[in-house]
This record gives sequence, C-alpha cells and structure tokens, in this order.
Amino acid sequence: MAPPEAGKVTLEMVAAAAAVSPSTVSRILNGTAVVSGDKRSAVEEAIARLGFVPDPVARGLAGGRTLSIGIVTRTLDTPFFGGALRGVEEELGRAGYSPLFVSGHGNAAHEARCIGTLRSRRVDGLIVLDGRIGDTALGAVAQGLPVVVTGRTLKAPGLYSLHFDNFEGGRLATHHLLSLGHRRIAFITGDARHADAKDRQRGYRAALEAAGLVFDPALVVPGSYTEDSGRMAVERLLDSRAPFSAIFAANDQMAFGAALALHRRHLHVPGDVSLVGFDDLQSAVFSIPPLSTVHHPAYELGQLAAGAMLQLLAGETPTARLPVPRFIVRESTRSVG
Amino acid sequence: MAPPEAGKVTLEMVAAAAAVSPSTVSRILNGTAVVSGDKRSAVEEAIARLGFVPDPVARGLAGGRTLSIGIVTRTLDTPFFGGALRGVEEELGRAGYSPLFVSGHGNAAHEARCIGTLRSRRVDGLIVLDGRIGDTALGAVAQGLPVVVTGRTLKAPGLYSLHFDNFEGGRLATHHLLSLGHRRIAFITGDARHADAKDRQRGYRAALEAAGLVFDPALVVPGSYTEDSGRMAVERLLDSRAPFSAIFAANDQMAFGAALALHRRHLHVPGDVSLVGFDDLQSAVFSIPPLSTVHHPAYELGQLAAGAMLQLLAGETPTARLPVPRFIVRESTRSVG
DNA sequence: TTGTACGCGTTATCAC
DNA sequence: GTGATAACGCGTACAA
Repeated sequence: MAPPEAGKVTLEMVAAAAAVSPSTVSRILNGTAVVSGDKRSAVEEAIARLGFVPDPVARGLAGGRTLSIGIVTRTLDTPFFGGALRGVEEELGRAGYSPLFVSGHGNAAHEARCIGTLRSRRVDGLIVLDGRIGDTALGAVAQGLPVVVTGRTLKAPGLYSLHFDNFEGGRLATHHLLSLGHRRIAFITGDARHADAKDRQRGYRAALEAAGLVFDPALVVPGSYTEDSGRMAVERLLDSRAPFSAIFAANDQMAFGAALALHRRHLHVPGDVSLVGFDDLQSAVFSIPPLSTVHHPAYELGQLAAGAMLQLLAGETPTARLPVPRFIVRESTRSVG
Repeated sequence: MAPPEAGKVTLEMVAAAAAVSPSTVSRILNGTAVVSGDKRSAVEEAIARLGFVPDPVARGLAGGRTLSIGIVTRTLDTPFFGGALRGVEEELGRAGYSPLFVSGHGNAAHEARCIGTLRSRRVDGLIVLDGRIGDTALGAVAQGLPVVVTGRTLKAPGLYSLHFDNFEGGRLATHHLLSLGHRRIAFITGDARHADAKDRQRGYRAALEAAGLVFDPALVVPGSYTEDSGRMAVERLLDSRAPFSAIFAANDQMAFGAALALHRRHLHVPGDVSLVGFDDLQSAVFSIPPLSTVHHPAYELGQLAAGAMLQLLAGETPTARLPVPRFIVRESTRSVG
C-alpha cells in the first residue's frame, strides 16, 4: 500500500534511497541505456517503496515526452465522436498517455488555432478525427509531430491515415434499398465540406447507376448531419411533391429527424417509406422502428487511431486498418409493395 | 501576420528585444506587480512582434499554473455528459484553460486513480461531474486544489458544489403523470449507487404520497441508465403482470429503451401507456413520439461548473446556481381515458 | 556501466 | 519599480 498522496517524491530522492545517481534512475525509467542488474533492482525497490511517480510536466520541459497526445475532433457531444473519444481514451490510458481533447467546431481556422494550443502544450502526438484542416497544413504539422488522421487518405512522413470506406458504405445502403425493389430513393446529404459526406453521396449515386437508374437531382436534399437538418430535409422533400419510396440519410442523426418528419405527416416507416441511415449509433437499435444502417465502428476507430499513434511513437509503422462497411438490417426498411 | 510556427520564441527573447529583464516580462504577463507604462508598452510590442506565446509546460514546472484543469466524468460518450463536456470546454477555452477529460467508468477506485494522474499532471483545478468518489476523499483533494463538484451538496474550503434538484425533478415528472389522472405509475430506477438516481426516486415517491397514493414496490423496476436496461425493465414489468398506465424512467436513455419494449409488445405510447423521462436530451425531441421529460441543462451545467472553477482560481467565491427543474410536455403522455 | 553538470522556459525571492 | 539568481523535476550530453 503505497502512500496515496505523500508530499512529492522526486527522482532525486529515489536516487538517494538507492544510493545511485539521478541519471541512473532516469535511465532505468526510460530504458535509455543498459544498467547492471543489482543497481536496477535497488532502484526499482526504492521506486516501489517510496511510491515515486515521474512528473510529466518536468519531463516535458526537459525535452522528453509529456505523455499527452492531442485529439482534435469535429464535435465533443455527438454520439459518433463520443464513442470514438472513449476508444481513444481507453487505448491511450493503457499506455500511460493522457488525451487532450479539443473540438474544432467544424471550423478550419478554429481547428488550426487548437492545434497551435496543443503544440504549445507539447503534446507528443496529434490525432485528427475527421478534421477540416487542409492536407498540406497537416503535412507540415506532421513534420515535427507524429500525426494520425481519419477521414482522409494521405501519405506523408510521420503521418498515418486511417480511412473508412464511406463510398462503399453509401453504396451498400443504397444497394440494400435497391434490392428491396425501391427505384425512387431520396438522399439527405451531410455537410458537403466534409469528405465523408461527399463519399457517401458518391456511393449513393454509383449504386443507382450500377442499377441502371438515372440520377434525379430532385431527390437529393441537403442536410448538415444534425437531427433537425434531417427533419427539415424531409419536409422540403415532401413539399416538393417529388415521388419517392425510400430515404437514405447520410447519417443516423438525420435519419432520426427524417423519421420524425415522416411521422408528423402520418407516413409510416417502413410501411409507407423505407429509411436507412449511416453510422449505426447505439441509439439506432432503440429508435422506433429500429433503424437499418451502415455500421461505422466509432469506438473501434478511436481505439485504432490511438493504437496507431502509440506505434508511431514507438518508431514502428502502423498497420491498423478499419473494417470494411457492413450494412445492418433492422426494421426500417421493407420491399416495395 | 505573426510567424505561424517560427522556432520557439521564449520569454527571454522578448525581454532582450524590449531591453528589460525576464522578470519584468513575467510580471506583465501575470500581473504580479506594477510596472511602468513605457516598459510595459515596449514589452507588449515585442510580444506582439515576435508572436510570443508562454509555454504552459515551463509555467507549470516553475510552480506557476499549468492552465489546465482536470475533469472527471462518469462517461465520455453519453449524450448528457457529452453536452456537459462541451460546456466545460467552451467556458474554459474562453479563459485560456485547457480541459483534461477522463472518465471514471462509474468506478470509485478507477476514479481515484484518475484523480491521482490528474494531480501528477499538475492541473490547476478539478471538476468532478457526478463522480463516485467519497465526500471525505474529495474534501481531502480540495485542500490542495480548487474543486468543483456536481451531483452532491458538500461544503468544504476550496470546494464548490453545483447541485441540480433531482428530487424536485422526480417530483415534477410524477406530478405531471398524476395530474393526467394516472394512478398506477411505474418507475424505472437509475443506478442506485448514484445520489441523483436515488433523489429522482425519492421525488417519485414523494409525489405519490402527496397525492394520497400508497407506494407499490411492484411498480418499481431497477435500471442502470442505459437504453437496454430500460428495455429490460419494461419487459420485466410486463411479465410481472402488475397493472400500470404510465412509466417514469429515471433518465431519457432508459425511456427510449422502454419505448422500444412497449412497441415490441404492441403497446402504444401514449395511447396505451404514458411515458416520461428525465434529462431532456437533444434526441428526446426527435424520438417517436417526442418524449415528455424533465429538462436537465447539460451544456449549462458544464458552463457553470467551469465558470465556478474560474472564479475559485481567481480567489473569488462562486455564486452560480443551476436553474430549477422544469417539466417539458411533449407527446409521450396523455390523460387516462 | 555510471556519475556530473547543465539546460528546458518560467516564476518566486530576494536584493537594489 | 526592476533586475539578478535560484529553484521547479527531469533528460542527456559529456566525462570518468
């Protein structure tokens, strides 16, 4: 039972207790050099007995690592990113690293400022979750700091990108609807400034064309990944009187909004219109009816990103890859009657 | 246009450029002492010209502040806490502070360990969002560090507690159902290890008794704040064959699960059973039907907690208070027919 | 293999 | 008011 909060045990005190020099203790801590077995055990014993914990702040100043890594994300309080953050936190925590979360608010300038703050705090690495910062700017950052990005494919030294196949996901969702006999499939887009949103839409269009259907712009309505934008999109769609039998929302949140709009107009899902989303949020299982959607592993994404960062930090080359998209059939779709 | 990432401008360089001593620059930065106007402007000019940014790490080591504050929360990826984290981040960011988020995983021991890590990182303060750590342990922490807690009422030096009236919220929700004529109101509890869960339940019971009803233990089913626990609670309730016309779930997530269970049994909300939740998550507006619930301001909670921390840090005595609970009537409740 | 001395960038404590 | 000087706790050349 080590003393829980005894007044600061320093490396120097450990050195004194073990009758060695501070550098030797440091070496053992960092594995910087080989030390003889007897001194090593003496030091380790002293560390345990005194309950020594290295000070990350001092470590950072001394040019070493801060054991903290910065995470910039689009949002903090969105279900998808929440899951990713949890994955990052757990994976990083396992290795003794602490995450520094900041949200870019979907704003490239703000994002750049956040990255600046993070660097000033000397994070050992940077994980950018679907950020909006430009590729070249990111590449520049990566020159002085290991970087892991998601949501884009990018090659650069010291940078690893983890890419989820949003195109394929969009294709799968649309294909599911097609296979059910739907021919007039509406699409609610995500924020067009994000690559993932564009990719999902491309997938939608590709599936349509593969089925020999002509793409109808009247069936595409803009959204912005929020529930309310999904609701409004459907209202607009309905008001336009363009006929359709199914809706593919570019994310689950918009699908939920869409479901409500349909409900308000006394349209039944899936009886009157089939509905599919994208992301497979936990709440997709509990919506009424449970939502058919593309599985997008948020938690796993966070875990893998953090794992890749840890590998980068260790001088290894990450090999992690995201699983391929799968479509989850629940109860929001039905074959056209 | 300041050089974006010019190689480290230090305080010492600023001092040289302004022809003053480092101490003077430091004094101006921290407002530690009065300096003459001319030197002050010279320094400010140099700071701006060189684009100097103080190094938080060095600051921390020097015994000063790290400008970072630790946040321990129950979970990272729950809608309610997500909102709170956003509030904390924004309010803190405004003042130049960075949040260090960690989740306690609803485990007191893990929480204590997290707090230890946070302290080793020299956070300037600690915000505990509905944590499970004991009051005395928390009081001890508060002796060396400003602390803001939510979810409990606690008086101690250097500690400020922000309390939401969960009892009143529980009472309000139950009262709403009562006023609609319901007499057999089931209650799905939260995790009994949390004070908020117990308070909500006490509110439920108080409202019942105020209405002259006898409390029926058969109508109380345990949950754990997750959607699935709400679903299972309702199934258990239905299987018990205890009659009821309304359900009060101790949080919205469980209400969503409850709604699904009801749906599966072909019971209509609010036609067959009225349903109310607690928290007023963003998704409550978009559930089908939209959920009547107790408004629990997550974002505001985070903001206020962060604001109180900032005041504590400034040596002031926080005065922030959470608004009183309000019940939001939507479409999941109906008077008994 | 191990110890010494210095530096990281800033604040605090003294003198002036 | 202002400027030296000493920490803060650790990593790391360099020397031994």
